[in-house]
Amino acid sequence: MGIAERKLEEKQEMHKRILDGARKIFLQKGYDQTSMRNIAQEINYSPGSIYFYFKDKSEIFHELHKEGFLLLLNQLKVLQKVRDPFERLKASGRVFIQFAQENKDYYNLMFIVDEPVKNSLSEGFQIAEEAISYMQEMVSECQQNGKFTNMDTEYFTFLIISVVHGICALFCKNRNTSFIGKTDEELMENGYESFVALLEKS
Amino acid sequence: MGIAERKLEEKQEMHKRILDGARKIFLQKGYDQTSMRNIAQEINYSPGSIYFYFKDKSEIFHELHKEGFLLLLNQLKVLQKVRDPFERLKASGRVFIQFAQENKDYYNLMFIVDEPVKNSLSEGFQIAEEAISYMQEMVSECQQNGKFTNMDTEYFTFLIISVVHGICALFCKNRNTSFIGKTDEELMENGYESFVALLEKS
DNA sequence: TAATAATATTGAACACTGTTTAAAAAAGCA
DNA sequence: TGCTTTTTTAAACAGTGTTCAATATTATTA
Repeated sequence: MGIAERKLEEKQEMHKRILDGARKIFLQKGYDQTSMRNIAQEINYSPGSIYFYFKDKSEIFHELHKEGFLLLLNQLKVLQKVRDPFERLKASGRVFIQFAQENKDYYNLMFIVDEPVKNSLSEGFQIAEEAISYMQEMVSECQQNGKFTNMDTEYFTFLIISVVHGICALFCKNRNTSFIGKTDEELMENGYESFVALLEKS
Repeated sequence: MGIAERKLEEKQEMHKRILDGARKIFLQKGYDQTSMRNIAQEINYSPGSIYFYFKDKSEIFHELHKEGFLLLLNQLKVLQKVRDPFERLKASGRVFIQFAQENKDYYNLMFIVDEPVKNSLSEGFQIAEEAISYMQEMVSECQQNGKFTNMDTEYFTFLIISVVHGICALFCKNRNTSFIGKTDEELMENGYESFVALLEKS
């Protein structure tokens, strides 16, 4: 069955080739400014043929969306070795912010662009839910260690996510230019440390 | 000169009529799904004629963008009577969140959609900058009253804006469905109160 | 090897988009 | 009334996502 195998490989190669071209354009121009004809041109292909490998434009987007989540989760994974849950929690925020800084376009694709993410059953959302439970578990552990007692676990988790996302979302939309004299990175990192200071006093 | 006057009025009326139609579609479908032909059809007009009153689609968007800011600032204005800066600060966040809840589409247009807001000199940004200085002033007052001493004013202001925006942005993108058993409103309000609790302990 | 069947690719077509523009209509003025 | 300015329109242009019949390529079978 050598040929069937090769066929499959060729199909996967084409799949990857399209995805590579799409990634380049998507991360360069964003969702709307990326067209099927653009992608096709990038890899010297015909626009119609892409539909042989992907249902539609949104399916390509989804694969990149998922790619971004895997990248982020991979970077968070190294924090598993941090024993103290509060230290791990604080570090998670820093890693998250760093991810947004280094992967602005992915971050946009993952958390801000909403074109085709409407179906809540998509894989991206599943991963997102897992991430949230992970966060909630971490907060819960902190509470068992005597931190954030008198706080509702769920609401407090939501707050932490909001803080970090808020910091990153403003950055990704270039909305922090109004703070003059400070770079985006300074704002984000020190803004987050202000929050950490609040947590530490709690 | 009665006719010139009437002419001007007629022009303003047409301007308003287009804007009304555009508002309906924009807030219904968002930026990308709104087309000039859609707007024209809504008010029984020809697509091309819109360009007699607006430079392009983005200019229509900008007027609505500004509209949203004026609406928000109007709601914040009632808090001027609150003397204590810390109380005013806390209430501002609540008003902001409430605005996002009640005007989800405006919020999207104002803070999330980024199509034509690229030029930082737009009126929307000017208003945004004013809002930020206003916030910073409030934080500064709090510090003079002995709150948030040992915090950098600018970074701390950035944090507060991030918190509130983060809460609202997640809501506007329907990203909080992952917290089951709690309504969006509960999450937002109680999440914010968790933050207030942190502030109060500081 | 030749004929047939399955797979992969293409370019044209469809209905849509924002925007421009020449022509036509309407209104104001002499 | 004729003339000019303002307003409106439909058609056109170049772009979009997507579909599809025709074609080319490859694999299987006789």
